[in-house]
Amino acid sequence: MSKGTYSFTTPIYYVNAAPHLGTAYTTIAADTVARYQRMNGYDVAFVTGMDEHGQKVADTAASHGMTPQEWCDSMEPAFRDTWDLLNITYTDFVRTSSDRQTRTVQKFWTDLYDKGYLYKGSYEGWYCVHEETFYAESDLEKNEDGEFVCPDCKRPVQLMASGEENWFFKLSDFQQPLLDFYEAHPDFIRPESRRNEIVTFVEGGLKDLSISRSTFDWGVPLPFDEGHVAYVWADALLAYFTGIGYADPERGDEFDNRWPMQYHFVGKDITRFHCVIWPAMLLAAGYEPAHTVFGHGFLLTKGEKMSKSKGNALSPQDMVRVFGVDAYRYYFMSDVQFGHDGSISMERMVQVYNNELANTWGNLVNRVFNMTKKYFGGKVPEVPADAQALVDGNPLKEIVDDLYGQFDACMSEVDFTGAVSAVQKLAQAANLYVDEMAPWGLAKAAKGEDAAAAAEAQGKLAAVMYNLLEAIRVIALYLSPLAPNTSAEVWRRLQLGAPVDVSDIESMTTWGQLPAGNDVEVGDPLFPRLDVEELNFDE
RNA sequence: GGCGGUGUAGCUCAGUUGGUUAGAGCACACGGUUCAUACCCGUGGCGUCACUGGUUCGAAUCCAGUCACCGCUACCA
Repeated sequence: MSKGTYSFTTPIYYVNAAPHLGTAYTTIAADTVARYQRMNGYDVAFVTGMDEHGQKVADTAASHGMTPQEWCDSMEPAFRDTWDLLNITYTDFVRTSSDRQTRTVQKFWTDLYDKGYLYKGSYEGWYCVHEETFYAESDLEKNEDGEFVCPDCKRPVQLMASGEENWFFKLSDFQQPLLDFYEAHPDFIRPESRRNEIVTFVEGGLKDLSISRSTFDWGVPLPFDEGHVAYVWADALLAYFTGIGYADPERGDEFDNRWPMQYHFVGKDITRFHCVIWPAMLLAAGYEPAHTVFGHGFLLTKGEKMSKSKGNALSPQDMVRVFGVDAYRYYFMSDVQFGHDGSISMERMVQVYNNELANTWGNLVNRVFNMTKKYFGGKVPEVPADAQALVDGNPLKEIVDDLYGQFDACMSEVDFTGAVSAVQKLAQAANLYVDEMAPWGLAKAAKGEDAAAAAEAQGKLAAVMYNLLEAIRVIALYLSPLAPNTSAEVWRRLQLGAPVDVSDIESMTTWGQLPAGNDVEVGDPLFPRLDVEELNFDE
């Protein structure tokens, strides 16, 4: 039974660059949410896609001797294959050159046109005759006389119109409505620091926004003026609508069930488009904006050589090759506080990998599965009645009893670091539990001369091993959104079903559900230890 | 230039409305254990809390100033 819908988006990525660590970061975060909220019982929509229009794309296509459409078609696999490699479970991939996106854009802007929010005008800007370029006022410099001068050639600039007639959206009408909206919805912009920047920006006044272009035709034609195509942002933002079935007769009332969405995940560089232009468009059209625009931080490499040759950042493919998909996902989600800039390094990544994945988690599985094989012939032990108290009351169960509440609270706030940390505490406690209970000692005692004492030790051993296996079952489930492959492998080795099929993680993680008698397969270490000196990014 | 933020152990960062010996993880050193991927468990050192001057019985925490770094300051995205 579904708890309802849970819908969110990554940006619709600009097609001119193949996915890099930054776009992969956003997308992995979104996928972590998607996987968790599915297990948490929600009906998830996860929209991503490609932003294909604009002069720059048309130029790039031409330089490759292709039509824009051909060029974009050729780029689609670069995105889809990367997302497949990273186990991304998006529910819709919206291409802005698609017919359905055209339908969305045309319907939306025609609606605003009919409502009187658009007018025809020309863009005024500061123009440098020498450089033949328009500049934003903020980019200009002033000379001794207080005149604005070109930042490049230092000659005076003049205020003039571009000559191109565009359609303008009355963004300026929405200054106060936006400020009121921010006030009434404190969670709309997160994290807090981004919110302050946006509020300050809007308080400074808004200019109307040109939403059409007439000097090229690679875009969505505006129905009320066929010579104009939609400006890229007036197009791309609406892909979020397309992705959940806006104006799509084949998708019934899906849109009504999904809008407003929970999240737009974006890099902090494009928060303003999502926090100012987009909600203004929505307010004009009569829609409530999404619940939260989350502007995450950037990944900083701090001068470290992240490159094969010189200066080229590593690709997601490189990371997968060296660390594996799960460790790659896990590292970026756990070690970088979502919303802050994060400094990443290969040394640090190897440390996290070895400490948290290989030593704590992987080794726990390995040692417990090995003991299960050694002491119980590789089967989940049946706990005798007189040892059941050790199962009903043990330190691991106490942690698990509280874990859903903690984990869910973190995940709903997209605090991946906090969520992982809560699970890691259970894994650490399980390692400690092994030490304190010393199953090897119990196994020895179970073979003692005194039959009664031996039987008691044997029962205790069964309870201890059961608790450890059960903790592993639970940990694997909670880690599944971050490290889907290894979690699935752990469940397989426990002869359990697939974590992705779980739709009620809260009830599935209540203590004691691991069936006695299940086969336990030791298998190879989940995360073989790495040596930073031996990493090879050069294929 | 304007607005905002940051500056805390070797590294990455927490530090609530100012209050007893400033915390975590990693790294490092030492000890224990042996089921395990030289793993796990335990113990320990480490800091003029950027600088200067104030307020206060008392400040990393408040105020002023200084220095350093960063973000935002609209139509390439």
